[in-house]
Amino acid sequence: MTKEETRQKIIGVASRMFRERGERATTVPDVMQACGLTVGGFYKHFESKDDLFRAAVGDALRTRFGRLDPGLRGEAWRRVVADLYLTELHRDNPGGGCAFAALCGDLQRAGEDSRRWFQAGLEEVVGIFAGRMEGETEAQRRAQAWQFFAGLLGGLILSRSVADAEASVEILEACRAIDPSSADEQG
Amino acid sequence: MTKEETRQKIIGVASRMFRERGERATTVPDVMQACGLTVGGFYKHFESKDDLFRAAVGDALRTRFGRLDPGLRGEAWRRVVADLYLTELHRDNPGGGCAFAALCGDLQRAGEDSRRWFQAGLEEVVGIFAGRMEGETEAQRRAQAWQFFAGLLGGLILSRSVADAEASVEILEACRAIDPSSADEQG
DNA sequence: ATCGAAGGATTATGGTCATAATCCATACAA
DNA sequence: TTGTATGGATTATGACCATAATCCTTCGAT
Repeated sequence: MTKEETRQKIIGVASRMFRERGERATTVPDVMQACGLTVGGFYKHFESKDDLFRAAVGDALRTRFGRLDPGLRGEAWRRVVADLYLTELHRDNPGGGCAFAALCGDLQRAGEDSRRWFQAGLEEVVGIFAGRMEGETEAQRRAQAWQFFAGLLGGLILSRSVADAEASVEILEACRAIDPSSADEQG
Repeated sequence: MTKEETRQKIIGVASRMFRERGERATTVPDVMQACGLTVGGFYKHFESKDDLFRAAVGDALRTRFGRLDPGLRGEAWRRVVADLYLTELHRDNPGGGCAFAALCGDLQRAGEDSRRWFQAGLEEVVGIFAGRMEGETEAQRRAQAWQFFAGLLGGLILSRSVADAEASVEILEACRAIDPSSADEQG
């Protein structure tokens, strides 16, 4: 295994573990052990745990929604994306799912540098989303994209935060119907 | 200071600190020191740190949106609430703001017991929200309430997660226009 | 066959944490 | 005045963490 392969393996394992447990509950020894390695070698690959966090999250932030049928636009596209995002499968697999939803607590509190790094990933997602919207101006399309993404994110987070299975499904179903207000009501 | 007063003081300080720093970054020594007390006495008031977390978050979850003018309903009410919730002031004061938004990471990963406890607070909020909606059936009003709350939550979280001030304001403004789809498109 | 680099392992280090056992000072009861 | 309960302080305890220094082993180059 080359050094680069080892590095990628650490990033992959950490990316999943960070999403499952959160930043502070994920320890360097845990990550390395899950890789079949020991703590000692870690700092040959990363400057610090924070360095690993940035690498792992940056990797996980790139969602694949861009791949959908380019013909889909507006509400039809949103329905497809919402039906992919707000599922029980996604809800129950934070480790393989949306990094924003899984790490929202840590991202909010990350330092300025890290937030700037993560923002690049966010912008990428919103750019893709805006490209599917049908507003007249670019500003309107971006606004719709933010609205839509916020609804998805909030819905998934809420569905993961309740203990009752029925309530959780109620939330998922309710939020799948979210749709940005087509009438733009502000200046 | 009576024992109960001390207990309430600890809860109040912890409630703020949890929201500012998150669960794991808030330590028992820190909380007690901020109260002008020492670690030792802590376990005279709470069984464990987790016990304190439940008490503090349960306290913070009760939002005060119920107090608004009872005449406000539907879109007019939503506009008022969104204008209160999606502000730079709220964004920059997690310690005094919405506990769901601040602790979304920890709530998602909390144990079954804790999540059940928090769910009671969530149900309270959604009940209040649903009471302001204009859907025909109770199920529709609840669905609108979840949608609306998810949009608020996601918007605030996103606005806190980006480093760039302009982007943050863009998100707040975009999400203030969120409105549940009035046409119910699912079964 | 020998050497040297370097990836990874062992082992330290200094700190902090949650929790607990014990101690002290005050205040109220007898 | 003496005794006792208790809220809070001191001080342990055992675990774990991020990081670092040092060591070992493998492997490609000579």
